[in-house]
Amino acid sequence: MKEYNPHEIEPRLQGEWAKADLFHVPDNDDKPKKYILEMFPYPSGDIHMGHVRNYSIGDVLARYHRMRGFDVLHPMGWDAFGLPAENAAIKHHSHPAKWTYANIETQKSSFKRMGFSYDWDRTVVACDPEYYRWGQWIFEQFWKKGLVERRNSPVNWCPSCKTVLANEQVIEGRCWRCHSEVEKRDLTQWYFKITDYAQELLDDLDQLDGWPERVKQQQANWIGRSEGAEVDFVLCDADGNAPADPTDDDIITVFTTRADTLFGCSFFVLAPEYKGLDALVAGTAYEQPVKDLVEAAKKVTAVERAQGNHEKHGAFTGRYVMNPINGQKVPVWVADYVVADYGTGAVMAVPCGDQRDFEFARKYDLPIVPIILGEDDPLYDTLKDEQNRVVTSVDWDEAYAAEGRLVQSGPYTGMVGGKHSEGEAAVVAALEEMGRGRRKVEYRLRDWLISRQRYWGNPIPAIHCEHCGTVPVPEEDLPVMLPKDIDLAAGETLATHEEFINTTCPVCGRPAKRETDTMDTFTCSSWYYMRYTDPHNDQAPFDSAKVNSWMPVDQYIGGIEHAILHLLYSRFYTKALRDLGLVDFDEPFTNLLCQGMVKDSNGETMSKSKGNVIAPEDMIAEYGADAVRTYILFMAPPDKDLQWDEEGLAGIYKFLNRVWRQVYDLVGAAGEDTLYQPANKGKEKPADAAKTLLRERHRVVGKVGDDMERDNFNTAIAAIMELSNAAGTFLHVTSAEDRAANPEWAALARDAAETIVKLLAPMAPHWADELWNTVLGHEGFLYNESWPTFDPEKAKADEVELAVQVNGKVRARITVAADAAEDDVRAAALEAVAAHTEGKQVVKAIVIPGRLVNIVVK
RNA sequence: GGGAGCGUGGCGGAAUUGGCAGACGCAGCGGACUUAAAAUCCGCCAUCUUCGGAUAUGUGGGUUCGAGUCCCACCGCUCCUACCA
Repeated sequence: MKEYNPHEIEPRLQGEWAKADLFHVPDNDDKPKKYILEMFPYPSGDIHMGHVRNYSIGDVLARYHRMRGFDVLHPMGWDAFGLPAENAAIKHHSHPAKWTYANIETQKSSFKRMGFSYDWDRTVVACDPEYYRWGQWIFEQFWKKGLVERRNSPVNWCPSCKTVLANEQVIEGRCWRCHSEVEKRDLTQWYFKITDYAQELLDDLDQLDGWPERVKQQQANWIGRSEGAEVDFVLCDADGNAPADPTDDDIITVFTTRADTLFGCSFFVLAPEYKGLDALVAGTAYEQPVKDLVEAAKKVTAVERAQGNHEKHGAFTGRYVMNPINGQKVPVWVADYVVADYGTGAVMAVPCGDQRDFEFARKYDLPIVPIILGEDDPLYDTLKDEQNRVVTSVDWDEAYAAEGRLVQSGPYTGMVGGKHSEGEAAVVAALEEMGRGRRKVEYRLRDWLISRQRYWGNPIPAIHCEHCGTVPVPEEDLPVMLPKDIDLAAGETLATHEEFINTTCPVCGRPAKRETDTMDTFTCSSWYYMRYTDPHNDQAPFDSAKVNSWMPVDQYIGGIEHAILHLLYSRFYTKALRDLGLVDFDEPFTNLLCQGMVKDSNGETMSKSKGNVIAPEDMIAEYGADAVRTYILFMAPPDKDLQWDEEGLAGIYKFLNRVWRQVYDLVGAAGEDTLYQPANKGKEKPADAAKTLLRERHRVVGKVGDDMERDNFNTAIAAIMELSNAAGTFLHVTSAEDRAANPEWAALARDAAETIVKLLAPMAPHWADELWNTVLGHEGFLYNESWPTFDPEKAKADEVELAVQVNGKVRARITVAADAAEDDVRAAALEAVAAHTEGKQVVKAIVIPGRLVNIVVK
């Protein structure tokens, strides 16, 4: 018998697979397709355990579906643009490309060492001009379609990364990458109008049955659809006189979901960044205090705001507006708790019903008019029929935000108030009638800010011409190449690179300047999965027929950290490309699996600073890639966090070893090395063990198939262990001679061996191929073999043990034929528990076939 | 503040539509083999027990013949998100 030696067989088989070009994927033909995709990695060094888990899951699915008879597309590439490469280049006085490509080579060899079945001919590297050329081309198609805008507005600026960030990249006020506090700046930047797709991105979440609920929920929350109304307030003087025929300049509009509370509006608040604020206070005594407030507000960081209990600050503008619903004059304040880029940047303040307004009113001694009350409120009886404003202060500690009855609210008094309430509908209808309001849907989703002030990214293909404005680079001139001669360590950037900047205008031919911003790296990852279907196309990003035949991705696997960012952007790209007529599907990823993290044995995240990182290469060196793959799938369900336990890994290594030897025994090739001396003491009869093995062989094939379809790799492996245990028992109670002499047993044993090897092939492919060739005597690789079939009839036991319960407590066990009639089972059960039912009345006996009988007595 | 999820032996976890809780594995304990150890093989392994049983899936209720699973309340933990009007 040959010893199991992963260190010898794994590299050898990897070589054989490569030589045979085993994982080459031609364009798919008439066979059904499966597109199995793992999120491509950022080449930041060698791979870590998180990668091993992610890609082991994908590889098992790819190999399984391949054996199941699908044409499987299983590609790999690199998300190769990004800031870490620039930082490394600065540190080492080198070029980002050097660091990036070196890391790609390292990771690629690690992937090969893991035995992953990628078609390396389809590799997509985001920083290759052959790829980013088409990223620029898509940008220009979006531009033509009106999905690109360049505008000046307040943006998030990361002082450490020295670039702007998209909204999605600011987490609790900090940069998603370096965790520095983000600042607000007014800058002219490039945007993708993802908000044009807000409603569809929300609606189509319903189609994504194969996505985790929490991911869909997070996206829905991020899109943040809110139904309400816009209400126009007209500027008026201190006596409450408003122009009879106000112009747009006289009107300030607010968005509200609670128009029902309009009678409780006792002041009005503008965001510090509100456009037109300067004009309102210019030349008045209020100008300086307002300016001071605006300056102070700029210093409040988003992180402080995120703490939640940040104290509100405001200043009176000296101006008033008229409440359209009751003609009352309301003072206009400016305050730092109103955000400029949601709604209109102005809010009507109703302190009795909104906690923020409440706190502000308390601080600045503004009226709190109770206009919505719970029926158990002490004020309710006094005010329930009061249409006029008679009470303008309350002794509450907080605002009343729940549903209630409207009071002091003119004709609406007595109506139910709340979100989407009767009162809200009535007030909006009245506003519409008077032309001072209209229904409005707001989204929290902002347009995607895609420009970055960094070198190592895809250049935005635009040219700024004094005469023609900002124009696209002609398609035939794409790609705009990143200049290679740049010294980042010396502080050079694209904006200082004269040779790059200076060009001619493609429209008028006069000297012009190139755009020096690059695109957000998330633009690269928004369509790479489409490029895999046609990676070498130099006429288009991809051929529509090819992309439509493989897409959408059947199973996408990656980290939950992309629940919003990458997955939302990819959905947007897909819809935009569809509307450009380039693809014919609506959603990119049919099924999504978010794998859990790999933690250390104490449940801590692995990190270099903690010094608790388990390096995949060390584990492979000790136990081999097959054991690492199988272990990482066995120890936890794929979507749960996994605590690394090296003893568990050693256990899987022993399991592979044990089954390795078992296969030799099952086919009668073990000879003197057999582990299974007959040991009949207290054992099953050989014939029973054979029967059990046959049943397990069929049951387990069915179970493993079901488990694979549901991503339950851990229970699939457990089931294979059960089959191996049944084979072990059979080997123990029979001798090699018995098995050789009995053709039925010999066939059973060989079938069991081949079945186990095939079932484990997706997890432990080198181990399986080696046994398949050398012990089982087959040519070729299991990647090309078909998955074992099973007979459900043979998976059934002919006798079953049932628990007999009396009033829900197990009192006896009976063994009956699997196909026994219900009446016979009931009779046998009653007899078995006669002692417990004596003297009592049997009310009924519930028979659950194959499970139990419950006898209810009084 | 808003949203989502999770609580099962010493540990990781299993229980597919409500049907024998603890599959499978790790650790531990005992045995075989060995001069010995490792490896390997076999067996035991929720808790208490007067050996009849009793108690057990975070806590307390409820629905049901039957609840880890469904409903309500509470406790604890994790993740996401946030002055979004």
